[in-house]
Amino acid sequence: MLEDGLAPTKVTFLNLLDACISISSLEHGKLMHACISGCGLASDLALANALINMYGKCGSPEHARFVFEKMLERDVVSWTSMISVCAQHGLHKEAIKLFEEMQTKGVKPNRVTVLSVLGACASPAALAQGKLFHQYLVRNGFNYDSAVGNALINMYAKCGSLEDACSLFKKLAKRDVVSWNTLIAMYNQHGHADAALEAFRKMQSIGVLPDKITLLSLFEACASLAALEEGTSIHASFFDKQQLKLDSTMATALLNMYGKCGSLEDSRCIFNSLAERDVVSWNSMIVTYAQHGYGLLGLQLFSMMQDGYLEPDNITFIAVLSACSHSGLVQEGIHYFASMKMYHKFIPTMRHYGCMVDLFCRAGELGEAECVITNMPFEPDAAIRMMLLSACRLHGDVERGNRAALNLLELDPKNGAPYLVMSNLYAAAGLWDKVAKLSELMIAENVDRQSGCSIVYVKNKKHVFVVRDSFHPQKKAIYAEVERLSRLTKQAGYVPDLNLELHNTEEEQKEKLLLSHSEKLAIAFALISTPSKTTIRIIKNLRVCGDCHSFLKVLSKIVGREVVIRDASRFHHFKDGLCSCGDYW
DNA sequence: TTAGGGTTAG
Repeated sequence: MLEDGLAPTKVTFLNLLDACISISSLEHGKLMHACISGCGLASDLALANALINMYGKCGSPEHARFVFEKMLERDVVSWTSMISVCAQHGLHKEAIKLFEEMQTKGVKPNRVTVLSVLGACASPAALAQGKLFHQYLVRNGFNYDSAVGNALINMYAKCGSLEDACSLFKKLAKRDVVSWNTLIAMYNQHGHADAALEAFRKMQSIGVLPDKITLLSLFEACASLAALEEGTSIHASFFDKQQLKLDSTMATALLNMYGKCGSLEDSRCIFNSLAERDVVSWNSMIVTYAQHGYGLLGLQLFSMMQDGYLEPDNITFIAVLSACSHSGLVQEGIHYFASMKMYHKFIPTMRHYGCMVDLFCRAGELGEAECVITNMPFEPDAAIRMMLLSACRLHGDVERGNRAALNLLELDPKNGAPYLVMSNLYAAAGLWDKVAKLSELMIAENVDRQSGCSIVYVKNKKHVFVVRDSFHPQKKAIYAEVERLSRLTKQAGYVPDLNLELHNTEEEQKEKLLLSHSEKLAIAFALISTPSKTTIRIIKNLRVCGDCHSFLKVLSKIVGREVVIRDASRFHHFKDGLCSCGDYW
């Protein structure tokens, strides 16, 4: 256009700024800004507003502010755009300040303005401001607007005030699909995936049709519950029959759902069917391979992604490093961590260091793991310290374990997990007096204990088992099946690992306790309740126990079933006497 | 030209 001697107009620049936003390129945006000034169009109100918006969306609130400050005249769109930029970057105090300032300058806010302010207040730190703003909205009659009502619910949800969000939802005069989506997303974000699915059923029962965003949230809920049947059924009913288009975002949610529900095949099938893959879909597929123990396939995918000239982002490296750590690829992990810094110029985040700690912990290189923790440029969080402590337990390192546990208790004295792991570590080392002391301390400190449980779905109904479970209506048949399986597996070579039963009791008693672990009760129940040859899927809230792991390997062979366990950190596929983790976890 | 709900992570 320039070569042809045609001068760009205001409309040309508006379109070009849009293009900068869609490729999220701050550099191109700055270039456009320079051209606009060069053409003498810098004082145009619409262009200045569009520049503020572009800078906000391209990640530079400072440049947006600069343009805003330089403006000779500002309309309601200018103020709203600047407030919206603050909202996008978590600057809630600035957003409120701008909102007050615009009114002193005599500019009247409209519904878009108040929606932007509500967006800025949607974070836990902004709850107090949000509540005050809510009062302003009521005083000025904005709360009758249905979008404002929904944004208010979202604000309370994001601030962690679920009660306020729910009570507002109940009071809404008209609940549209966005209201329901806000509620469902809130349940997901706060770990209540069951409630999210329940809300969806209610929404359907009163005839509100789901849209694309509803479905994305539902797949997320099914993923976190590992509810394969429900997820598959939602997939089938909304995509095959109603022909909703499967774009990259939706496909990613689906491939993630199948992966988290233990079906690697379905996950890969969705990935293969994608016409266009973005970095998020590649990341998800690599993570799925990592979690299922196929680290090398994950790395292969990473190299294919680069062959296609797609730039990895920082999450790609988390995926790649976790592929290494789950498969014992220590040298590869060290290599990718270095190349990420050197060639890709990424500054590692706490999560990247977390992956490195995990890599060394799983490999039993506890000294290296501790070294990463000591030398990283962050104060290690509880999750990283817990990785080290769990690894000390796994490798019987009492001294280092003591250190890690003390650090953890400093961070959160009420957390029961470090006490339990230490207690197991002492028990495995035969230090029964220390086990007893710890137990007294736990009672005195009144710590929160998280007990282990295993979940299995039969005909879409959830069955939860705990160790020595006595609640299940079919408990008699389940314990009889466990006894039968114990005899069969022992004949086939399973040797109970009495070192993993951490009570100071007689051997025979220990074996009995081992047999009542929640994993074994869940598998026994699944075997007597499902058709032969079908795959059994179990979800465990903690990591799978070593004895249950060797039991399940033998069992998968003698009963001719594939058993998939999702534990707190990965998947185990048991088939024909082997596990996909190759006994490395 | 500004706007309410959503996908990947140790």
